[in-house]
Amino acid sequence: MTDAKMPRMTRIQQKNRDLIMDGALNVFSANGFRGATIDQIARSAGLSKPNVLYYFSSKDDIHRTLLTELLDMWLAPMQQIDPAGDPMSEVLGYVAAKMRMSRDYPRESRLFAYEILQGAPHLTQILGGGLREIVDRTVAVLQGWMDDGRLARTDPRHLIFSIWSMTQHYADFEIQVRAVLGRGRDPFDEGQAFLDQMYRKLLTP
Amino acid sequence: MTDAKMPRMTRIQQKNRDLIMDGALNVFSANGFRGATIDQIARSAGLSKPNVLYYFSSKDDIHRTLLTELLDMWLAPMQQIDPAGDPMSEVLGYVAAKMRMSRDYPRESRLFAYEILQGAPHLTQILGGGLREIVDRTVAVLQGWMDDGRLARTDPRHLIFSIWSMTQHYADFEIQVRAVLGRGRDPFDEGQAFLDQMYRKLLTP
DNA sequence: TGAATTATTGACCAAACGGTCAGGATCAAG
DNA sequence: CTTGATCCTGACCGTTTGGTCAATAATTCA
Repeated sequence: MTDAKMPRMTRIQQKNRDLIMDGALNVFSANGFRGATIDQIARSAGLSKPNVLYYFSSKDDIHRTLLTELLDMWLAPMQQIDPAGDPMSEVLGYVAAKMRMSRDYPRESRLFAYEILQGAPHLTQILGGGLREIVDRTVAVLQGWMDDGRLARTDPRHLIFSIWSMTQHYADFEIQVRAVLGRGRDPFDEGQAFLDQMYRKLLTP
Repeated sequence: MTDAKMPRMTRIQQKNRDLIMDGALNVFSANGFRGATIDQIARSAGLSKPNVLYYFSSKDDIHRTLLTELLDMWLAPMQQIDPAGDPMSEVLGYVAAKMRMSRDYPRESRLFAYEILQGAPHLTQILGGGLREIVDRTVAVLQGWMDDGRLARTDPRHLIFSIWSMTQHYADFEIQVRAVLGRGRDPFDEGQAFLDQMYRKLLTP
């Protein structure tokens, strides 16, 4: 149950694949796909370039594998919204979770930002398929809460867009945020407080 | 007053520089700096590569010139907030203006998005200098309105971040937005309505 | 231990790319 | 028309980059 493919992957494979994924995350999230080189990834992973290509068949392969491996983790917070919970707590909890992800996993946020900006050449199936279903399920929950009068009415899909854009903004555009705020301030703490106030006002029936 | 440098720029120079800037905007906004090639820019402009390099000394030069030429236009809406106007109308007008920019100038939005994601290597001076002053001026206006009880209290800087992130989200991540919404819907119209409602609730004293 | 499998690397290749340059075409002005 | 300045291009160069490969090292397991 923990790992069905254990016999198919040696310890060395496991370790080096992990190293490569981490190095690739460093480089891709900092430079985008075209701006990243296999050499940089190899260096960041502490391996040689041919050795990296021993584990992955191409730069494209590394990128695609990285995206698919991280996608579930990236979408997890939305799936943890509990239809049986208190509406306001659930939404604010989701916002807080996304904000924590921006603070703790900015590399992942930028990785996906680059990919979507680019036109999502490696995510088209997921965009049109899985993602939409996940969103639709959450939309149904939100709509139910609004129909029951437990949340103020608003467009659930655009509500989700607003949460995505504002929370990820603090990771993707962190440089700009810090430049505007100046030193000695914590963008994430302040942003969290702002978003809490904002969504409370918007969603209180 | 209209153009002090007219004798310094022939008609051919004027026309070709414009063509190159437009081609560069196409290519940079679609692929980012590293993903763009001078050949692509030349093709998009309808010129040969050496001819492009006759007008600009390097790819970097093209990029830097493009950014500086567009920056003023990009920041203009914020500077048009009228301190003497009605607070709510001014803020909602700014939001609507930013939303119109996302719809009408998505290339510019993506160009800046790439640049900030990258760490703003060509905009560091502007980020630390001009931008901060412009924001500070707007913050002072907003703060004054809040102090006068004409707007509900909230952090003005994070309010600005929220406007930037949500409006630009519809341009930068348009593919994702359309994938989630499905066909036959207008993301910009709907987004505009959502933001109007949201900021009205947030800012009504 | 020894054979077989797995892991690693230096050297190399072809394509793509940023940029140069000598020379020719075009244009403006007298 | 002539002349000088501006404009344009094919051919070329050095570097970077994605990817290959033959040879070697390390590991596994009977």
